[in-house]
Amino acid sequence: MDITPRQLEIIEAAGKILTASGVSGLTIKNLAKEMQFSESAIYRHFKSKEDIIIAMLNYLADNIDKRLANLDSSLTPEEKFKALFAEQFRFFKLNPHFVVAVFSDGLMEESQVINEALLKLMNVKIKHLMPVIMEGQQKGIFTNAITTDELMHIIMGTFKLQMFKWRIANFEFDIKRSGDNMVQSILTLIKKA
Amino acid sequence: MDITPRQLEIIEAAGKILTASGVSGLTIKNLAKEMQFSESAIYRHFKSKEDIIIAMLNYLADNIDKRLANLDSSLTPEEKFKALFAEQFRFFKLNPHFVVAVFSDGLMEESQVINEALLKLMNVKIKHLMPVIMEGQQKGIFTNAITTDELMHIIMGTFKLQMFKWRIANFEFDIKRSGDNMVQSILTLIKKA
DNA sequence: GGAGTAAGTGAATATTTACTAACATACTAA
DNA sequence: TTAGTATGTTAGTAAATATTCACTTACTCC
Repeated sequence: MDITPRQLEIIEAAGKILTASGVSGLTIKNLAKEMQFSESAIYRHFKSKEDIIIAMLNYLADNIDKRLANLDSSLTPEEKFKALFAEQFRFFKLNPHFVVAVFSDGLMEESQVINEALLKLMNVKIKHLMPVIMEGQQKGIFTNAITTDELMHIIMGTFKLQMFKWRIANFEFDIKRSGDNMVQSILTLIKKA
Repeated sequence: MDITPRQLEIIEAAGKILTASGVSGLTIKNLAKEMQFSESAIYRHFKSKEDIIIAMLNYLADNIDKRLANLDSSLTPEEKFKALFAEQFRFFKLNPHFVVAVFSDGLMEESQVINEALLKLMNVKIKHLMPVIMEGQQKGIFTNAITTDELMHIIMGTFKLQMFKWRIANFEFDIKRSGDNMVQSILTLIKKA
């Protein structure tokens, strides 16, 4: 499960290519060019193209998991909610070349194993967000008019669309600002009157 | 811009393949097999693969536009909101093989022209939903705590995610029921207390 | 100094891709 | 009847694909 520095370089190159030219552009040839090496050199570090994608998704899942794990637990649900998304937007602003991999679903159906890795990635986020929402509802800060699952769905959908829009705008607007704005809108909506 | 019956058959076959095997499965060979004729016969009806995808997206855009255009204008915003989504869910329940094409973004970045067709399709939906939301806000039925654009974003994101979930569940749950549920959740959230 | 290894190369592989050319047949209109 | 058009076929094409091969370097460790 551990990753060598060279493997990480390749993963980042793959992310860049995905962003620049989409799924169809992610070929071994392009990857080798980006790495400034021959195509066969890739196979010194990964045994297949699928392996590269899987490694990328797993790396991202680990990464997100770690980053979201150290949220100050003394915060209020509303503050946690904000902090959680702020952390997400901060990461992707720093590493926009991973947005396509995570949010575009473009990798879906490339292979069964990739599908599973993608779903796992999705679940990591749910794992962290869910308890925040529940706590907020229990404390009567967030609305109880709809269920936790329904709230989760609305929040996740809104977030996913936000990242999608950023990507098709070629990352040209400030995701931190419009992300914070989005978070504020949602909070306004789900907070108890 | 008009489409022959045979072209429509091909478009539907393409939708089926997209659903069954994803973007990478949509090849001329598979398309010909699905149509039960030779690969070259495809080129009697479309001049390129890209043309097929574009035709499919345009057909869908036209279709949605027409279906949403005859909404009874005497309805209340809330009723219109419900009717609009009900119509969408009804259509896709009848034609699930178009879900992948419309909601998965998998076609994104295949080509510039396809990108534009996809965005056009997205805008058709916005065109119809936007005035409903605005009317509801003006009449004080929907909340004015956040802007129309912010509301639109949340609704679109939630809807998109709903369709995405349906697809990765292999269309095995009742989209009408869970869609109605989703609409109800959103309405609860955006209605003025 | 020699053995082992990590990381590179260039050439070749079989397969798949979108697309084309040449030819066949049936229906339709003059 | 005959010319044209629509729609199909078989048999190709060149380019791109992921992967493998035998081989070279360069570095480390005993």
